[in-house]
Amino acid sequence: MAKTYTIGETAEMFGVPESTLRFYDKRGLLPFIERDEADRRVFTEMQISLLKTIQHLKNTDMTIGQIKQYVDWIVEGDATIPKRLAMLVAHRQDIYDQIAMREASLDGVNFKIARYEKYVNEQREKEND
Amino acid sequence: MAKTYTIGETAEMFGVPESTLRFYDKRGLLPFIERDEADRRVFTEMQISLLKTIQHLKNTDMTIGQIKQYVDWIVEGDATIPKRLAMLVAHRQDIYDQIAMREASLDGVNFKIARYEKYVNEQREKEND
DNA sequence: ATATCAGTTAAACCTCGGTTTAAGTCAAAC
DNA sequence: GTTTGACTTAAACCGAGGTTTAACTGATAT
Repeated sequence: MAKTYTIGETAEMFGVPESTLRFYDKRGLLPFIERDEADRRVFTEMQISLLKTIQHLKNTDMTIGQIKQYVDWIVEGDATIPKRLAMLVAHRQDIYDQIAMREASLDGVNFKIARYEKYVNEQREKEND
Repeated sequence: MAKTYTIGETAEMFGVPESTLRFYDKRGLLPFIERDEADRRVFTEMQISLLKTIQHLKNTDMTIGQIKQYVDWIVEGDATIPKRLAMLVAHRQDIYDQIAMREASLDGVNFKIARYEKYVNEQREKEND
């Protein structure tokens, strides 16, 4: 018997409200999810693993729509592996771009910080006259 | 006479629609902006420079509301420099966190890519039997 | 047996960050 | 003098990504 999780346990595990998991399910991000006798969602390792992937994709600004495409391809089976591979390779480039943009903007912010620090230090010196 | 720019020129310069610049103005992100005789916005180096800062902050997911706070402090004068400095230092940490999260998720994506590449290569080998 | 707790649904609601629309003004070109 | 082009406004609209609400079900504890 593989371990399973309730929606509450899963939500806590991922640090999201249960409503978010229900929203993802409604949007088709959690295929193959089963229900118990009382119609409650049963999260298996498969869902947990998929949710981890979904979090990586979300953390890197992939839209729900694109994630759904990826999940739909998983549902279609191994024949879509080349498509999934191409999607992830393209997305990896997006991630590189996101990081590069942030590093560039970080430089701009650091420049401002340096100017403000200089000003603050000069004011402090004047006071200590 | 310092060079000035129309909203159209400024929009093109920053690669955004004019409506975005009007929207920023309405939200208070462009203080000190003047108008010509025909009530058209006149963008000076001051606005251009502020827009560059705004772009850095937006590129690193600072909200319009926070950016407005920063701009309001600029309007208030040099007395708010310590507050601005503190805000930017806190924001710099946010940027570090954003980059770190993306690098972690990049690892996850790369792991998936490696698995898919392995699969694709194995399938290719089978075909070449 | 009844209260509590964890789950269920559909639908309404919300915020954010713009974008679009409609109607108008003004300067320059023809 | 009228058309064209670039600008102006207020207000309506939009898509993304959830969140909240209301009403309900079913299992467990007292």
